[in-house]
Amino acid sequence: MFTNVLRYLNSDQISDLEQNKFNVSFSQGETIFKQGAPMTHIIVIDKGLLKVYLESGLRHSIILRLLKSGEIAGGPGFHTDYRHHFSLMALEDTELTFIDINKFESFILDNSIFALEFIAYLNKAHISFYDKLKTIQHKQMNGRMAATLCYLSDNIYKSNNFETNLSRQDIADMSAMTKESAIRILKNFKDSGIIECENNTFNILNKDSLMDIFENG
Amino acid sequence: MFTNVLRYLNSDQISDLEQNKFNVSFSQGETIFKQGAPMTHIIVIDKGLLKVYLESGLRHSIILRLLKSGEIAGGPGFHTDYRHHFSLMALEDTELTFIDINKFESFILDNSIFALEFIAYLNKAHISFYDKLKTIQHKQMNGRMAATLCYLSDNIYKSNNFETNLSRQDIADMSAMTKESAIRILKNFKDSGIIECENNTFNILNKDSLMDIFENG
DNA sequence: TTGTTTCATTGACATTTATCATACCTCTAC
DNA sequence: GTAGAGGTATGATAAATGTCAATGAAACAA
Repeated sequence: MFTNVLRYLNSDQISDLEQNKFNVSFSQGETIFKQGAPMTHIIVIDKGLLKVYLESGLRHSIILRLLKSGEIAGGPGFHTDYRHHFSLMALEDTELTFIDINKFESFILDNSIFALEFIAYLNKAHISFYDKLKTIQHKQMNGRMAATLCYLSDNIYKSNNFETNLSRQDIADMSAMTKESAIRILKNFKDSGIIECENNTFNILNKDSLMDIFENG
Repeated sequence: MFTNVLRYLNSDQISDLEQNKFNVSFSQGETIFKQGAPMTHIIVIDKGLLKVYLESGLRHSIILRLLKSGEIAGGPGFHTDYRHHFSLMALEDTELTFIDINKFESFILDNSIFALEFIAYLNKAHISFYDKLKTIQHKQMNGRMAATLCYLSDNIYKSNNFETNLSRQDIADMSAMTKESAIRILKNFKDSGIIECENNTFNILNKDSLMDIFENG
């Protein structure tokens, strides 16, 4: 039934969850929660695509990752300060399941297999963040943009040809640069024949070359 | 007895741990484990100071944090790929307790309070990590160096006047810049009367000013 | 002693990246 | 239609930061 860590819940817990969860729809562009707000629920993505991003000051935000159907939006506020440490916004029309955080906590206390697997889920996210940190700090703009395009094609859209609701600003925020720089680099990739991009449609023509740019510069 | 998350173990588990743990000493500069190596133990720092750092390619490394007495070095390889995702090196002569990873996993499976508190421990690390990402991406060099000096004085040495084994390269790796830039900025801070620094001795003369540079500069 | 190594320092310079200004679309509202 | 808003695109310029080279200082071995 569940494709995520919730599949480790036992049958009692699943029926408990069925009775207590509730579902909410969001339209493209709507904010699910804001960084700093109290954390009252764990969220499961049933349908759609969302961006997880850090806000700091008046400047740009940092897009940490995208969440798609089947994934969970918890957050490090769980059992610490019970606040959200990132903001969550729908990139497409989205359907979500909200699980009360006390309920979620009781699942962990009553089911140690689930607890262990939830730890593994957190650790996997942590591994990705280490990779992101390495990319941001050690790669230049071309490499960072290549990383973003590979992430989108490999992890999100699972195709070399995809249409996206991400704006140029979003793509810049994923790649740790300004939108002007992002636009320039996309144009370079286009002129080099590595990608085609027209408005919101991207087509990766030469994935090997893109991978090479990601690896080596 | 324990000042960290291990205090949530029950008495049976603590006596089990006492019989199965083992202690190892490391000298300054010695590596405890390397990124990529198999993860066989969880490590508790009994005494000393260590640096947790990411290695990527031939270039600089990234120092994620320092670990001091009472803290735990787990890592996101736990219950995922059982590999280390960062390297760990002693900055001072250090005494460590090694806990077998299977034993640690059984503690989680047998004690859900411990599991929940371990999740909280991971989440707190995750929150710091978000802060680090924001600092690296949105602050310029002065701000990043101020952050490092505040971290050292507030979290590690708990004094405005401290002696450290960190090299200039280490301080640069904590601040996401080259060692030349780190040296230049330290000199600027020195010339501005914000700090004194002579070899390995640092004295923060104007903490308010340093905080201001961290916030706004 | 001398040579060697490692780290710290400094300056000149090059590169990377952001900022600013402007123009051009494509919507939508009126 | 037309004006405004928001996103996209492009060029000129400035700022931030890294690279390279050279020197000095301290530690240490032969």
